[in-house]
Amino acid sequence: MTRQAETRRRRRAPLTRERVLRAALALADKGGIEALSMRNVGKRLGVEAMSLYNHVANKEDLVDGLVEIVFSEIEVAPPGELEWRTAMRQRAISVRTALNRHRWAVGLMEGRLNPGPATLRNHDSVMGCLREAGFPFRDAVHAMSLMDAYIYGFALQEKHLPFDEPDQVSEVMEIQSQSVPEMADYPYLVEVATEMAKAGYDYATEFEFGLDLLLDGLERFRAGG
Amino acid sequence: MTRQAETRRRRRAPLTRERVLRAALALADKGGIEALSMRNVGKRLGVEAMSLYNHVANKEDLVDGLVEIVFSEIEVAPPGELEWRTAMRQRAISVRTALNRHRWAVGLMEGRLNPGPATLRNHDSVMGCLREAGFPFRDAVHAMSLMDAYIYGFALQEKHLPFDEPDQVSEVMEIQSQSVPEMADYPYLVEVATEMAKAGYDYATEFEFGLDLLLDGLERFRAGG
DNA sequence: ACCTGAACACCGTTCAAGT
DNA sequence: ACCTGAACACCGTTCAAGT
Repeated sequence: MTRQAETRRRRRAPLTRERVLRAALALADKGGIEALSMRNVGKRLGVEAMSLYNHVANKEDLVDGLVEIVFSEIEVAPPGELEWRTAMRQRAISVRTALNRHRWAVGLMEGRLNPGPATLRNHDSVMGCLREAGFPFRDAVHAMSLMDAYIYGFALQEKHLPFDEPDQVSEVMEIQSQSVPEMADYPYLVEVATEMAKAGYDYATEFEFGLDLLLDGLERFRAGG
Repeated sequence: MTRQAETRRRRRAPLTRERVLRAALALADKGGIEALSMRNVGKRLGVEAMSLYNHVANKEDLVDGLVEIVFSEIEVAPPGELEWRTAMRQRAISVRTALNRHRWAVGLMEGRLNPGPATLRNHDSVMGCLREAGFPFRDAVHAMSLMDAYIYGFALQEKHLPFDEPDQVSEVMEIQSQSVPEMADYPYLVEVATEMAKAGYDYATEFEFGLDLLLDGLERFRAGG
């Protein structure tokens, strides 16, 4: 290919699946899932929405591609390098981190009908880690199901709860209280609101509390420890 | 009011918030969240979509109302009646049951900006149960966060996983395998697929395994037990 | 007081027509 | 081979007009 040809191409890089996915990812990260429309992705690429269908089967396929990118960002320790507990702990934290970077993905990671290689590799290596650590098959399935339920469920709470920073808690609590005039009917929620406003709320700590409780509980099911 | 007036009214019952919510609930239960449009709700009531706005502020408000109904279906034991563990276990199972009845609600239960009384009462009584059972404040918060993360995360998996009945596992696995020609690269997933096809997969058992592990773990944080 | 027709600014997707 | 204009069947929501 001549340099001229390269230059011409770069003036307006040709559409590819890769470029479509990158534009869609940026859009979703910035504006959330409701900003992710075919028309908006097109706009971001200087192209009409219909052009995208040359590189992506439909919107479902586009989201599949995005989820695959998120899975590719999750770190999984190479087999045998770490103790199962450390490896699972690191992976769980890595999933949470990735889902904080891509909040739109919460609720979309599981049950994709067309999982890509990063998705499959991730699941395979979790299962492999547990099996190699001595979990009997059924218990390894239990462990994986339990950890993923917790991780994704926690991410769901974190996505929805209205404050990002610990010190925003008190404002939010006040607004909520105003919209609920009968707050006195819920004494334990009042306690939560006032205590939270005082001491704040740290998601990372909260997440790791539950995570460690799970890992402690799972250890008992491991054979040959 | 005369009997005539009553009859006239019943010929085409007047729109109320209640009737709008009931129609919306039936629609969502039947066709999922994507069937739940203002226009479809209107259609079901023999009315134009715009009429709904006389009884519901907007779609957000409508969904708030639906979530409130789901919370009202969740059973919570009266305070002091049961041991904390039994009460929390029953409530968790009741949440899962309600979310199976209303799959569209998974992912929408948490973080509503306008929680209704059933929602608040539910949260208050969970917190109350834990506090009265002797959990220190911070640990009660941990416990509630942990349990809800697990419950909602499990419901998310259950919603997305493609089979309802244990004996549908093998078909689904086969289809999945066909769409992934390099399945041999994922030996542990192959194990899962073949074992599942043989022995099936029961969600209720799976859910209760994790639930009991959580409750066991939490017991340690309770004072005065 | 409640319902509606028309309108606005959006969706995903198809398809024939252009280059 | 790739891009697009026009079109179709949808969205949520507003508002003036009807009863």
